[in-house]
Amino acid sequence: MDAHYHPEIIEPEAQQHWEEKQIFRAVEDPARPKYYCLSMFPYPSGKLHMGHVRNYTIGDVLARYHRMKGFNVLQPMGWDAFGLPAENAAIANDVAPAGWTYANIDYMRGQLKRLGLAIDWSRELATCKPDYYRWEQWLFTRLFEKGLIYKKMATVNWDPADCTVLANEQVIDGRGWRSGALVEKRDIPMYFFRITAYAEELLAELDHLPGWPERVKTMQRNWIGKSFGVEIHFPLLPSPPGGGAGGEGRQQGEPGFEPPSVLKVFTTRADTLFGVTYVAVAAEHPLARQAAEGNPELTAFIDECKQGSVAEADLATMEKKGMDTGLVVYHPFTNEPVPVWVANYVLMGYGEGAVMAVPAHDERDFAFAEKYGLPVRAVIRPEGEASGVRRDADERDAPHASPLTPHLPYIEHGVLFDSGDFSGRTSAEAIDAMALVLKNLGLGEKRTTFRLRDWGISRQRYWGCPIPIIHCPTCGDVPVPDEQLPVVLPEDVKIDVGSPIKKMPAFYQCACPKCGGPAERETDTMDTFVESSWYYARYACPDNAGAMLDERANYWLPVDQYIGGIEHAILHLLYARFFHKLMRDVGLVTSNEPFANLLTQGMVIADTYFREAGDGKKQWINPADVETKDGVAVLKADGQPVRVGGAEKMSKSKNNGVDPQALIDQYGADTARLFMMFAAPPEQSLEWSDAGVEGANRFLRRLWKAVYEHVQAGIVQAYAGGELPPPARDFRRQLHQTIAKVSDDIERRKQFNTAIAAIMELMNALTKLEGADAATRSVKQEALEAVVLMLSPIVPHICRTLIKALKPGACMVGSPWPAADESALARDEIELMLQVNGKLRGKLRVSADAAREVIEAAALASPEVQKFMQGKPAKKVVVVPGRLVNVVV
RNA sequence: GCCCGGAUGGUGAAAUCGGUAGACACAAGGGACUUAAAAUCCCUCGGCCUAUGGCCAUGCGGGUUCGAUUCCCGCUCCGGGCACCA
Repeated sequence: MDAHYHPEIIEPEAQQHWEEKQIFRAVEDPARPKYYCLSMFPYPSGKLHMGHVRNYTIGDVLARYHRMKGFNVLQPMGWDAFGLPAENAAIANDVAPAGWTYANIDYMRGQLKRLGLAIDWSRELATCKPDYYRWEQWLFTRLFEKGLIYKKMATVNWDPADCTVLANEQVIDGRGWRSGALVEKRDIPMYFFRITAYAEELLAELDHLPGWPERVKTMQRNWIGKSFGVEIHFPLLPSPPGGGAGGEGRQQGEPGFEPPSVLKVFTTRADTLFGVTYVAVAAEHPLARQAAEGNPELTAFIDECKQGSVAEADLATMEKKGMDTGLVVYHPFTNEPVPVWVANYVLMGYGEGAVMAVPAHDERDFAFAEKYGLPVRAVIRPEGEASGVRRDADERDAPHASPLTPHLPYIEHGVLFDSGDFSGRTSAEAIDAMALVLKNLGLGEKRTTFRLRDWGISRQRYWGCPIPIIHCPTCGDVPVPDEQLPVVLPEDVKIDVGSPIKKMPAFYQCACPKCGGPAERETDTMDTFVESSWYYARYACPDNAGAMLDERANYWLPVDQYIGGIEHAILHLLYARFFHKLMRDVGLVTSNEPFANLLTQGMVIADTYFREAGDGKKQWINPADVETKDGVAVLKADGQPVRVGGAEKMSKSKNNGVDPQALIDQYGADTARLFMMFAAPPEQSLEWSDAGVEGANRFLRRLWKAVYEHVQAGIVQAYAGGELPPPARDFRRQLHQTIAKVSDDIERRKQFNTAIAAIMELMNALTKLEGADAATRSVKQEALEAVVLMLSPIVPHICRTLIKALKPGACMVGSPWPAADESALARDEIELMLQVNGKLRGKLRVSADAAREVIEAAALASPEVQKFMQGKPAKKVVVVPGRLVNVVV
């Protein structure tokens, strides 16, 4: 054994050994419990960043720990290889997206191997390879035939200068990122996955995922957004005298030409129906179009509504604008006319594209009514409040919000007033009663709705999985037959504005599989979320050329531990859950959910820096190229200041990813892994700083030295029983407490930082433990063996060398996890905290089995307590066993 | 704007079920060793005061409790997501 720690020698040695002996190759074995440990696969952006190191180290620690616990472990790796950045890089560097992607994969694979991860590389996959995406196309055609995929119009961001569709990320302040042109909304046909058909199950199954973080389940529940409400129809014509619903009996025209006889809205607050003072429709609503005919002002307003991006955050934060259409609809109960407004905040894609507005009881409606001078009519008061208070003449039917109505808008549930026969009922009662009456009138009914929308997967981009559909002028949309799959994406292309396959007749010209006539292939590609929705299953059988999945998938699935960034809490994780159910329902898997346990790692964030180019565009500068001089951030290259954009998650688009390579080159993979795990608990977000790396490296050197010195003095049998000198006995108690704590920290709490801290404490105690007698040395041997094994999932390379030195012939990856010896944990005496009125005043040593009365008496008699009682009698004495005594005076 | 998180010394953090606030580290300061440097080892290290003691202190303001970093209510700031970044 070398006297000094040389990671540059032992790390490549260990990695070469693991690779040559195929140590981490996973083989199905029904005789052993399996543990499928999966970290979210990376997008091959070019280089690893610290977020990857964190993600894959966490996964590796858990995989190696479970291997030591006797599980048959699978830890695979692959590449989420399709996506937008490859096209951007292709334009910037004049290369093909495929070549750029494969080069990045090669480089990043090398970086991952350099981290020493216990991965079964034989299962590696890349989503941009035809042997992967052909099965995605295969499943697509099945789902298309089952009606779970359909085509409809959808709104996208349109750059009128470049004539391209833009991703939300490519819209900056309402303008296209390249052209700078004002972005417009445009409707185009797209394919949709009918995820709403699974909304109920996706919601209900969240209650059966105890291994998922509560916050992720909450986010998904809110995203699915099941709500119970009422669909209400506002007749377009007043109901005739004597009752009956307006519009009934009128002839329905062809949809799209004749306006409907009622305006439908959906509301969760039907109880506020008597407070409606206007209804608002989306700019694309047929009523709005009808009103705009011959009304240039309204036409101009509707056109204005078309500007801007489709991103919900933009829609929600933009200024609320509206215009009166001049049309009215009639209140289903009072038959009063209600004005119809067009409003930019109402979206055609949600519900019916129309909302009833109750300014008195809704924040947004209230702001809108104030802005445009619309009436505010209060109809709900807090429960338990005297009705007279809200029924003052001043406040009832207040034409506007005013100092007289300071409580408005009142958005809580309550009791109705000024609501006809419904007055006096609670909100909940009124909703049921109103729904019943509306149903009898034929003007509405109770409805359950979901916020979740169907998943549009068409992308007008090149670098993605081709949608396997052929458009035939006579047969319509025909799925590509199995024997013609895969539809291969041509890789040797040149990229400029727009997708090259849309200009490639050799790609899109084809024969209709049904009638044989000339037809055209779909040139849109799929959303890259589709690939990442089922890769976890394909890892079970990546080599199967004849089927998407086979029985091996049911051996490994569900994933026992999934690890990835919290930023994926909703979209990716929901789509993957949905896909699992799709695959179940076509008979590919037997489980209901893909991921039994989920660990959402906090993001590694870093400062962003930029300079503005002449045209106002931001050029993002990597933090590695920036230094601080006299408190000012400057570019190292030219010493000139750069602008600070705040800390954000490491990403390619903000160029703030910190490459771990320099760290690994300088200190080795073990130091990088140890530091990353020690810096913070995994779920917490972490602002990157390498302050402290030195400390992690110092600990490994100390560990090496401790083992070296012990081995130099001669290795012995680890302690196996017998008398111990008191210091060795106390130390051994700490050792077994530490084993219990570290096991719990890794397995249950997944708090690697405290596990490492406990081992550091133990090592500090070991250094201080004196005595060269045989008994003490056997305890030291026991402790060093345990420490090295406990650290081996975190820092495997150094531990592999150290365990060989401590136990010649030992194999690290084959060694079992150390077990805590219960008998070593026993204590004779314990220390209790003494409090007077909740303040710490002293400490008390008592025997471990002391009775409550004995403890109480000892506490009251202690000088510290006496001093603070100042002769007053004790009102109460609280004894918390094993912890403290609190005397209340 | 809506949904979900977070905030503790100079810094990263710990306190696991309401019971010793600051474990373990980093940085800093002091010392030992050395011709010197590096490395290593030892000590100090939340603030204040009338200092062997005491008071204050876990983003801010309230509340519950014998006792609150932890629970409740109301804020502020920071991060993530918002359906075409992945």
